[in-house]
Amino acid sequence: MAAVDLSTHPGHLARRLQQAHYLLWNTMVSEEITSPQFAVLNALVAEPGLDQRTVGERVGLDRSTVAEVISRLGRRGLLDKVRDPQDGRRFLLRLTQEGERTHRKLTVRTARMNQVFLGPLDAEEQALFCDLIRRVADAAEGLRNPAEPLAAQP
Amino acid sequence: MAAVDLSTHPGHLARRLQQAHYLLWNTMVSEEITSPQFAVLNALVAEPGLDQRTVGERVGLDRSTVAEVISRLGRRGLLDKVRDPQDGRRFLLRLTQEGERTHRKLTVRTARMNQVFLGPLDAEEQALFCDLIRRVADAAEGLRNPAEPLAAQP
DNA sequence: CCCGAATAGTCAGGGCACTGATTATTTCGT
DNA sequence: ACGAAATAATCAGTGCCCTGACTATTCGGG
Repeated sequence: MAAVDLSTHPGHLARRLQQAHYLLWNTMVSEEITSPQFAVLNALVAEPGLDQRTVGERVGLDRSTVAEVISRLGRRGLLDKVRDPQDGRRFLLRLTQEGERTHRKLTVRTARMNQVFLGPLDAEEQALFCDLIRRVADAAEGLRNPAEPLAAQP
Repeated sequence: MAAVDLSTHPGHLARRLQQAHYLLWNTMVSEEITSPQFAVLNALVAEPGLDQRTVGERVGLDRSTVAEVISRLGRRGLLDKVRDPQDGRRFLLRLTQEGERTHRKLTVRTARMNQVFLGPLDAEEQALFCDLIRRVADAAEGLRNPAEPLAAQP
């Protein structure tokens, strides 16, 4: 008789929130392209020619996951992967025409979905919602890389 | 040049939030028992003898996922599974002594972790954080089962 | 110049999450 | 009472997510 109320646990809420989002994405945006895949496309629209590691950094995916996502996008013909002639360890990534077209299409649908998703909140609450989540996520991520005491710029 | 700012996309934020939570759970609570597994233990502390489907309903896991989670907990000896003599389709679930002990131990650690996780927010913001997420998640989940217009009780 | 440290990517393995198909059992309607 | 619909659970298949071990390439100091 010592059960806790999970609805006060942020982790549990985070999981439920993501499930809810997954559901909405699937019905309103795409059944083929997932939200993480869209994030990768978006990163490459902003900065064509990034390598895998940096893409992962931009969208918050670790090296293993980003490799899988990129391989799927490559199989679908949405991006190209070529060795960096300057540094043989890297692959440089670039969207294909089809990839850019897909990104444009999904951008519109994603905006609509976000409105529905955040529909239960008024404008002020929506801003707060994003701000609070961002602060919590950033702080927890900060615990990962203790950020060396002094000097950071090369 | 039509990239969007993902930091304003609730779905992206939800994913990052969950990753942050995963990280903290792993370091502060347990490397063996995951957060969804704890949720199942917790549901069975509150209501011993539930069947799989109902456990899934309580903690927000679909039938397939709950089956996997329960099988892992069973392998670890944290719960027992017996056929319902009243209804041969069901399995009734009950924690073992070890399962109850594990739940008690993790409950303490989870509370500590939640404090760290929500640390960046003041008390008022923490309440708001939970409230906003719950409202968004509940609303999106409501879209799933349109809740038939009239009559519900058998 | 050459060896060792750092870095980019891959791979194996475990876990969560969903869908759609299948099986076993119960329940309801005629 | 019997067959059809509903329900509980399983299974196959896909995708995300992490860790730890491994490979290949580059870079830096002696």
